Amino acid sequence: MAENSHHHGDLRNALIDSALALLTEGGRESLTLRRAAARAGVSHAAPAHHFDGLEGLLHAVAARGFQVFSDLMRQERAARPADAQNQLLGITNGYLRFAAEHEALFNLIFSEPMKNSGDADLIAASNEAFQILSETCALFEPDPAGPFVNEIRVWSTVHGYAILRQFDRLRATPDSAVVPVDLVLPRLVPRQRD
Amino acid sequence: MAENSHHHGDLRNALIDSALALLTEGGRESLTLRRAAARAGVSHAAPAHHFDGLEGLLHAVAARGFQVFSDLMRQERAARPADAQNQLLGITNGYLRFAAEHEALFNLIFSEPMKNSGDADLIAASNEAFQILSETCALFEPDPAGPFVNEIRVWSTVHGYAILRQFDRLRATPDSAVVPVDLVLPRLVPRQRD
DNA sequence: CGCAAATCTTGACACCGTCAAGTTTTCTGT
DNA sequence: ACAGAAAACTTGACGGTGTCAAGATTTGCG
Repeated sequence: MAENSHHHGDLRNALIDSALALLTEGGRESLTLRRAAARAGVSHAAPAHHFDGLEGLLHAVAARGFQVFSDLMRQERAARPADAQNQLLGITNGYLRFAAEHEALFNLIFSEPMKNSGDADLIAASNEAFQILSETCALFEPDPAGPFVNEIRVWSTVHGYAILRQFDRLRATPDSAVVPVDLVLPRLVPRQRD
Repeated sequence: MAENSHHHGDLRNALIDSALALLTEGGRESLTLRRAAARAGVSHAAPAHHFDGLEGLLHAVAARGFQVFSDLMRQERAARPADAQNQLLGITNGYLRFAAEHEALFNLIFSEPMKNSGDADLIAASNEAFQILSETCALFEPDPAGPFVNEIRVWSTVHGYAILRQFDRLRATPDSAVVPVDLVLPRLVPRQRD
């Protein structure tokens, strides 16, 4: 039995949980190796045995973040009718909910240190999220210019929209209404069912 | 004459220059108050008299960044024919050149600490850049859904495109070609000249 | 010319990530 | 079952960071 100081049990996941809590409460700048360790009830050097420094912890948190991201998109998609237009709207709604309700996490997973990470878990989680959007785009006729164009058009648009919303740039004047996503998304043609 | 240690002359701008150089050379994480001070040949506490801490310096650097941003968009726009389609392509090209050639600066101006900054210079520089895109969108017929919709569609798309490119997500497979912006941008109808 | 304000320096503090070395627990092989 | 290796965690130290307080120097103004 692990009664005393050594051998926590599942410290790795406990540290990720602590890090996620810190991120949610105080944003990226308040997420610190030492703070995550302290919150997990462990010494400041303990995380080094489970992550490759701070960056390693951030990668693990980001991988977890992508899972939340995927879950939200799937959840919103499942809650709508099966036609292409509604399914796509579900995906974008999940995308935007994640950006709004997990802002710090959203900013983290698309931040500088996540590029070319090499972290296998992070890459897998990232690919999974991207595939969800991709398979939903497959409900539409492929763009004449190529098979991958629909994905990129939708994805670019909704991602840019999320960022612009963070900067409150989605209205003409401070008192006007926010332009809804529906009006911004490209209009794709649903695939013919024969 | 300022021969000796006190009174640099124009330390504020010198610090911004140093900060920009550090940012270009080593990314955001290598931009430090103390390093910027050292590069400007000044003590570590000197910046406090010109900026409100590190965040204040970042705001000033971001304001400078938005000016470079605006210059690039205007430059690319001026180098093209006067028709709406080409002018817009110039803008987006300037946008994407800035994202590629000043990557760290691009990431900085759209990063967390820049939201609701309250810094007057930063807000002004930001508005200026946004107006350049806006006035170019005015060459097209306004979207039936509202006067501001074109701007947001173009802007969301090109911004998302820039981010996706940073993560190398603009191709279906590692060996396939990058999907060009032209195919991704919404197709607007040029305004009728009577 | 004198003095207040602005500018910069020096020094200190707490916090940070990381490394080295030591201690405790678990695992493994026989 | 038990010794020794490996893994997990602690303690302590180091240099670097942002920030504050206090002092020194320069500028500018009345």
